[in-house]
Amino acid sequence: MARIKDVAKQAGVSVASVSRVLAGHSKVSESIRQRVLGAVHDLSYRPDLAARRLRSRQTDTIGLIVSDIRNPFFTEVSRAVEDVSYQHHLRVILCNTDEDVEKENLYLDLMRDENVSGVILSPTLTTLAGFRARDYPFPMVLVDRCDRDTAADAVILDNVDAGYRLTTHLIDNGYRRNIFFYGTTSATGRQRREGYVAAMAAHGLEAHAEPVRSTATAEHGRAAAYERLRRRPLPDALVASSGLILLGLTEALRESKLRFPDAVALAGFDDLPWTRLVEPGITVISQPLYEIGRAAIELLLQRIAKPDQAVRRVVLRGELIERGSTAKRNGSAGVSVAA
Amino acid sequence: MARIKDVAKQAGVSVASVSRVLAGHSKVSESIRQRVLGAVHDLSYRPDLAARRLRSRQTDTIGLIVSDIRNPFFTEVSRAVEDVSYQHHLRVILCNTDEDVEKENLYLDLMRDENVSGVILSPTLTTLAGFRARDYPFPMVLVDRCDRDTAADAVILDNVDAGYRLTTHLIDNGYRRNIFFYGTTSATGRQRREGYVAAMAAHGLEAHAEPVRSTATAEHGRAAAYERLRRRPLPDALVASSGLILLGLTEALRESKLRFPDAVALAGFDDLPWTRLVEPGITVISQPLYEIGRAAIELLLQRIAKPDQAVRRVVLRGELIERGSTAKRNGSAGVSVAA
DNA sequence: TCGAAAATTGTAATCGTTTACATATTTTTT
DNA sequence: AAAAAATATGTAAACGATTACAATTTTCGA
Repeated sequence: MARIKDVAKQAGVSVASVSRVLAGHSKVSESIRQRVLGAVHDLSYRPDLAARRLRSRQTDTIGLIVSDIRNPFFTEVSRAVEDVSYQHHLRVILCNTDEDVEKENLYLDLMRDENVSGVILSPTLTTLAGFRARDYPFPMVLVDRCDRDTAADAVILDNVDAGYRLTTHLIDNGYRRNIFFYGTTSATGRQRREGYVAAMAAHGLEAHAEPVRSTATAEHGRAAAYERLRRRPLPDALVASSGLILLGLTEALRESKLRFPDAVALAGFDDLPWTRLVEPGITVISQPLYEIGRAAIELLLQRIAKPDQAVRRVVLRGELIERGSTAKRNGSAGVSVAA
Repeated sequence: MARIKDVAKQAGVSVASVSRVLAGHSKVSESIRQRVLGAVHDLSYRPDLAARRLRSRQTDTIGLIVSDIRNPFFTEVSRAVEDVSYQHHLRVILCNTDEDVEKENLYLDLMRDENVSGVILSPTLTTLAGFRARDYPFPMVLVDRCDRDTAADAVILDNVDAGYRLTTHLIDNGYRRNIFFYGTTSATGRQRREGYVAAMAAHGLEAHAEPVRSTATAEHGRAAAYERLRRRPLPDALVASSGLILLGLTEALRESKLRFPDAVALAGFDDLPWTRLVEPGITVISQPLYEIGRAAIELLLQRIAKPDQAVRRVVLRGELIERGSTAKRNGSAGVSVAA
């Protein structure tokens, strides 16, 4: 393995010159540049990153900490993060927390130990409470989850608005007894529920929000919905606060032999491929997933460049995609379909 | 920030002793151990990873190089890899190649520069040709893609067998004019096609395999299928060589207003949640995705421990999950439904 | 043409660990 | 009880870059 001193010797210059040529930021005469580049090529020299990092205190590495990469939301976000990171010659360390605060803290400690350039975090509820990016020794951007008063750069959906619009759409189409299944492990579910509650109240309807313990798996959503669907009267509509819960609700309806929208309507979040394929299509709020990830990494890059600039927030608006699962009821509004 | 020398001073011992206590492998008297641990705690000392790596030449980092993390196959595999890595105190660097050999090479170079402990790679066709793990300066395990004569540890499905069984199932159920849509960008699609061709031949049927350029997106599968579905006579069944292509085929059928299995049957790979939900359910070969990822990282850990042991291969068997999309035809076998 | 300022290049210190080796201590063997 | 072996601890030399500073050369104004 060639070292910088070998390159220097081969090129007949000092190691400092080699370093300067490779760094590219300071002035070096063209003749030295050529000789160094030649030597680098001849010896197939590649700088040792560990040494470089020790001395320069820079790692060109970012951490991506999410609850579960299998959640389609994070899958897409992570892809965007990796894309932009690649373009900027940054490596991405992937971390799954499973909504476990301890695991999350271990990973945040790791980020400090790794001396990463920055972190993109989707925090647990516990960590989000009183969260201040300043408390950490590295730049950090939140994604998907963030409260109004959180002191950190963040990229989120306008969740309250989205919940409100989705619910209003249901009410407008004649569904009144709507049940909202929301994940309790993240701020997102709660905010969307808030919008749901507001929309129901605005129409003088009683809100029924069902907490779903884990957002990480569709199974909990399925179980909760299945339980509810055994009781009578049946609700008019089931609403999910996330793509995974929506999957669970869909499974529960299937399992209960209930067709939507005839027996019970269905709506939720995230325009995943299958929501279009399941007949007659499921109405959803579509989030610009890739955009969210891209905005997050770009916010992070800006924060890295200017550590002291004011906190910024990107709030994106979800798009309501109407499909058959919430088709307009032909009966008069307010009439329940239940036996 | 406390350094190891600060800890040494505080504990009244040498830096070597501090290092030894923290490393834990060599003998240290209990009294020194206690004092060091106390000092470490008092100063909240955390060792500098860059320095440690420079000196020890170990990074405790692995690289995961896949074509696209959004491909559900890799999503699940990566989750398993991350899980096991976490348990072994290893970090995971995530890399997407988009089947681009240049990008793949850049990432493989990066792995060398990072001096990673090992790499899990899902190689492009180009890289797989004549691939030898020995040619790389780090341990490496292949996943999903591997030829019979590839000189590398690998975890794969028995693709030929899976293609054969899936096709045989169709034939047994009365579908004879079966078209196989396979991804050309990976070895996997070709191997599954091989099984398909063999099964067709075994029943004296003519094989019709349609190459789909990119496996990374369902869109290509949709386009290819849509094109075919406009021609007459219609095929008896459409078969996809991957989960993403299957998604595309399903969309094409929907778009063409063709119901399965009545108009055209449908089958493919990967038991993804939606294959169960799309009525009347899609027949698939299920791969043990998480298991594949776990086997890969475990093979890698073993390879890291014993760099010179013989090449090993884990070949898993896919499970045929029969659903409505390939329901037995009631007419006599061989009769086409086409006009 | 000379001297000061600017630009280029080299020397050597430095980043914070691990670890080979030397030294001091304890234990075992005879 | 002395010699030998084993064990514990410390000292200092790596690891391989970057970069402050010194030294040298070039540029340029008067």
